[in-house]
Amino acid sequence: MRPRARTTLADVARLAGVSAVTVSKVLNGKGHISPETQEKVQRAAALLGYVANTAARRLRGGATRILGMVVPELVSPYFAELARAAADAAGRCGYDLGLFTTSRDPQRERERIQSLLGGMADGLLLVVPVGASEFLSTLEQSQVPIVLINYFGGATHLPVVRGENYEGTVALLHHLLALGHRRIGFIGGAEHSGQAKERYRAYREVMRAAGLWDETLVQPGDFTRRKGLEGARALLGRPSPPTAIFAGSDLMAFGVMEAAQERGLQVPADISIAGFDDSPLASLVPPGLTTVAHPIADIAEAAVRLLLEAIEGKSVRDQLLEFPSRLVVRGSTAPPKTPLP
Amino acid sequence: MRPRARTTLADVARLAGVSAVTVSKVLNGKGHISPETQEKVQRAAALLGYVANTAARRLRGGATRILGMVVPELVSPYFAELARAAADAAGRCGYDLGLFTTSRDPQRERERIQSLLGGMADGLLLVVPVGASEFLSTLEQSQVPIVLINYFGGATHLPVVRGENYEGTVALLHHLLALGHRRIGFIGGAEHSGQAKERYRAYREVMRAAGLWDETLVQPGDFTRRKGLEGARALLGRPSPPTAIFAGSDLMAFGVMEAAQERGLQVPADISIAGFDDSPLASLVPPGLTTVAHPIADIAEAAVRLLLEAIEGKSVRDQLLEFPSRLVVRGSTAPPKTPLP
DNA sequence: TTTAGTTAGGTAAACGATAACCTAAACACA
DNA sequence: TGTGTTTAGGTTATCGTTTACCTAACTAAA
Repeated sequence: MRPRARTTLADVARLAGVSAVTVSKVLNGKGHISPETQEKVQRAAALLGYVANTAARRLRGGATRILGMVVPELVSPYFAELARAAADAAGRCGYDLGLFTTSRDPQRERERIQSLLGGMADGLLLVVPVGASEFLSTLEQSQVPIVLINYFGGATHLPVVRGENYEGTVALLHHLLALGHRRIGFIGGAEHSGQAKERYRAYREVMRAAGLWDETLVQPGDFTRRKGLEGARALLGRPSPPTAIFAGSDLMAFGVMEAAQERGLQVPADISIAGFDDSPLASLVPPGLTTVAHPIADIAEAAVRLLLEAIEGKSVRDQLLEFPSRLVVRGSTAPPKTPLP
Repeated sequence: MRPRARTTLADVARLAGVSAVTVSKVLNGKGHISPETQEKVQRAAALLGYVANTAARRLRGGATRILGMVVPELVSPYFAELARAAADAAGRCGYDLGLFTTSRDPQRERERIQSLLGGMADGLLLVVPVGASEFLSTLEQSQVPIVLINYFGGATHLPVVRGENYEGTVALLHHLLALGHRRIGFIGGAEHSGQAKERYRAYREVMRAAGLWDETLVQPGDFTRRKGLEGARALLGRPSPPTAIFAGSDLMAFGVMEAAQERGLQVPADISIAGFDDSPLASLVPPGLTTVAHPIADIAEAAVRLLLEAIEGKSVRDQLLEFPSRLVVRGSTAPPKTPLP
């Protein structure tokens, strides 16, 4: 005999001697059901270990109490923290968070999101790349509520929650300039990341304003340690290497530290290094990484709150919440060895 | 006018001038449909941007090509890596991975898993605590395929894929003993973790066999850096502190390093420190952490493979796959200062 | 020509939960 | 006593997809 199928409403109804609809009403607290019947039904449901079928509930248009979240990846501490914070916030409101990572293929990616859309989640938190604007107009028409996280791309009516990048970068660079640095190298972030673009924009403008702009001090990056290492090797191999390097993420900054070590450079005596994100490692790796703290918890919490509001039917159209970032100075930055010219 | 509802099979059918069933057949490559009709249907589906409704498909008993995965948390690099590897493996097989984190409340946890069960996933990868054995017998009866990851609890017929812990710990301790250490402190892992139990078991047996067992050298832990710090403070504050500390996870080992730093101890000159997991940080934090590498990629890949086999109908009952761990010696371990007595 | 098999596609039913509607009884009030 | 209102719970239909089954036409073999 094959394993019995999962308990359904009908099973509970049979055991309790009522109709399936009555069971549904009791379990959802709707309609008028006498206390005795409620009791009976509750008992039967507990006995059978009844749990509502998410697919059926969703199909009928009901809530699944699941929020979907799509992130590019999970290995970088940034997204791991973001996901954790969002899961916490959702949990506090009685929701579960289902996490999906972006697929490399954009076409496939869209199908996945569309599939998630009506699939099972009551709402979606999306960390999307900037290049998706025409896709976003499709999403805007969706009945499933959506909140974009850290979106810096083209105009959209979808609600956006993000952390600030520009001002944080400016503060960091002013810190380096105030220390006396004049040749400040930059290693960029991932190509399609709006945040990376913001950081680069700030770098360029600050350096231009200071009359220090030098395109050869800029290296491409992708937020990984490896790229930080490679970029730093290139920068440090120049005839007149920079006295400070600002990496677009902490992970890349750690790669820069490795490159410094390779060349026998002391941090911060021989070279100052700064990152972005304030990942948990930043305080751990000696001498402590100067970086910009991104308000991950605020972002996640606000995004969940906004999404729940949307699910409850409130209009969140065109809402934009931006949280400030904060300069965190640690041991990896100091005045350059050579005094100012 | 409110936003039009999502495109359904019926919409595509209307546009293509066929029945909904025919559309379904074309899109799933079943039944006998003429090339011309197929062409027509494909075109209509593409035009409308049709994507099947996951809930409906699942309800009907069809596949969603989604695997569910439940992990205790995401912030520790171990689970982040495990999830990434599983998502990769699933992706290569045309499946998506939906990730859920364990809720703190065990009762709620079970409901969640049950809910996921028939809810939407074609199969489930579960990282469960040891104390769940009676719950597992419920899961065994489920029609939805399940694979347990890193399970070391009571007997079950569910397939299990795990990394080896005992031998790896033995190898690590033999390494420390061979260096000349005699007082080796231990900081344990999370209470309900089967892996933590295995590591502790190995520690106890090796130390007993060497005639070095001393219960006061054991500190409780929970895999977090904070607990590593606290445990190490306690151990280093003893009249005769250990010359080496083995922490049940890399994260805790970093906490131990902090504690050493607090007391002005040099690693490895004054104290040897070892961890477990070989997290990405292990090679990064100077002087490099001696640790045991867990075969995360192998585990994830095998678990996904096994789950897909189960989904295809093969029997995986009672299967157990265990992958070996590997000692990784780095700079944090060296002979103790005081020569052997 | 008859029979059997194949091809193309349609119809009906089912998955499980729930919203909308309905019935019947009980109750209140004039 | 008659009329409206509330209460308790059942009936029906529906969400979108897929499986099982059916029909009709065409083809091939006997």
